[in-house]
Amino acid sequence: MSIELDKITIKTALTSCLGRDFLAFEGSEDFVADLSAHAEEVRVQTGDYLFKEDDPVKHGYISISGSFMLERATSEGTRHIFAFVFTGSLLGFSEQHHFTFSAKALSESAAIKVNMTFIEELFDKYPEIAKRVHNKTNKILSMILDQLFVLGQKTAHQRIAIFLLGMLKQIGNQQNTFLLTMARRDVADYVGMSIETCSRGLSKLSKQGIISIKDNYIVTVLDEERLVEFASK
Amino acid sequence: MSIELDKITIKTALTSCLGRDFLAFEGSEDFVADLSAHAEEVRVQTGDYLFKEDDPVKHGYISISGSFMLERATSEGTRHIFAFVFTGSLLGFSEQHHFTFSAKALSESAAIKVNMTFIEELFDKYPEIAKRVHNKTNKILSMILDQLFVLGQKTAHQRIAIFLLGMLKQIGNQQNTFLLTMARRDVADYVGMSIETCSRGLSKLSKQGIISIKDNYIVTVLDEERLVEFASK
DNA sequence: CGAGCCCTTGATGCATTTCAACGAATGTGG
DNA sequence: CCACATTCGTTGAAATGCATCAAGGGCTCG
Repeated sequence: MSIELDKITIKTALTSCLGRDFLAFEGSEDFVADLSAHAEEVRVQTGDYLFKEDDPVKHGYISISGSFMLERATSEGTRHIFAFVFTGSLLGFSEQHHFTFSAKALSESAAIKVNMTFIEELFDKYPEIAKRVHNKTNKILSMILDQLFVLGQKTAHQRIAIFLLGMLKQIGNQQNTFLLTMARRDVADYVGMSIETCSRGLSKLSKQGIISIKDNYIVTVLDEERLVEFASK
Repeated sequence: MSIELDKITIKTALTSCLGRDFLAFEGSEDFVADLSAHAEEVRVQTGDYLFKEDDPVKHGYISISGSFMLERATSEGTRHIFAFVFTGSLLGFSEQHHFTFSAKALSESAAIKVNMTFIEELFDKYPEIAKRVHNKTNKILSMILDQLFVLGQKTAHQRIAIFLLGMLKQIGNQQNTFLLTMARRDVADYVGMSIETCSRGLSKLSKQGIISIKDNYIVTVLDEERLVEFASK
């Protein structure tokens, strides 16, 4: 059971979790050695689960490639999607006994898997790491607050526009085209509306020339300014 | 600048944040002395703010009495309420530069106020405390996820029922009557609907004999089972 | 007593869900 | 290689739910 810390995907993920200089604090070499010896890389096929709701939390995970969606089932058989996560997100690092949501792979994905009791040991041994993970947790909390805010907004079109702006932000400033890795149904369950309303919202944005959609999943934002405007009314 | 750790309100709040035995770990006496020397008790009148959105984060807060609501303004002049917090919640403990929401007192309230740089020092000096705060953060995260889930639900009645069940859970298993400290408008902004819809929802539950409301703010849950049912359809 | 605030209730119009139909893309078995 | 079934996205029409507008009652405070 070990991982290769030289892999670029793993380095990128850890940098995102622990900060750019996570290899440079005092004692970091020991930490790296410890981690690579005790962590394990798991691969998940499209549509399969990294873990499921109500599973006991035996491991923490760090996503290193592909993408996952975090979902919770409702009592009526529908579901809600909390988040789409990409590289470098922490999953299950809380001290809860059971997961309160599932992580489903949207594409062929991979994650690092670390035993929870070992994580505790790492935190005790390397307070610097505990601190950085704590920071990351706070960032995640802040992202979830933003999403909470979005869902509090009343109109559906607004929420779709904000969703698209979020995707844009995630890929960085350079590009304005991105691939939606998730199905319409997933987007709808994320922003809290029916598939049809979601589809209509996207169509409307298309017709107005604010975005263009190719092959159902390739979205180009043509007029970000108007999209922002659309998001706030 | 100091607080009296003997005060029952403060003890209760700290117990909620740091765990029942926070006075019993190794070095805890020093920690308690440090904290009480550097913390400050602040009182906030009903309707006043403990801190406001966009304020620089100079201090962290722990609520010790009364209740606060955490709100964020929207671009259209409306607002969204993230949470109602009672005793023992951490506020502003993240490493963000500015608050992304305001904390408004719903009743005469109080909080402990600690300088952020001093908090950092405390964390470095007492890893055990850092760990416990981290745990508490994870719990808060989990609560926010639950709220996210609620807002993802489509019907208004559902959300109101879930809100009431949340209030019930908060006061413990013993009672089935509680005082709503917040106005209808606040509840509405919390569950994401208009005041009128909120009012109608409560009326409907009343008429069906599932709850009863006295003097507008005193709610008694008469039939929890049917309330749960109501919440899931 | 009157002013102001909050909650409730009714009426109306709009937004969204639901039901239904269709085309495109994909996969299956003959 | 071709019917056929299946899945997914889109669009239309109808029904429903919610926001908005408007009015009235209860309460508090001056």
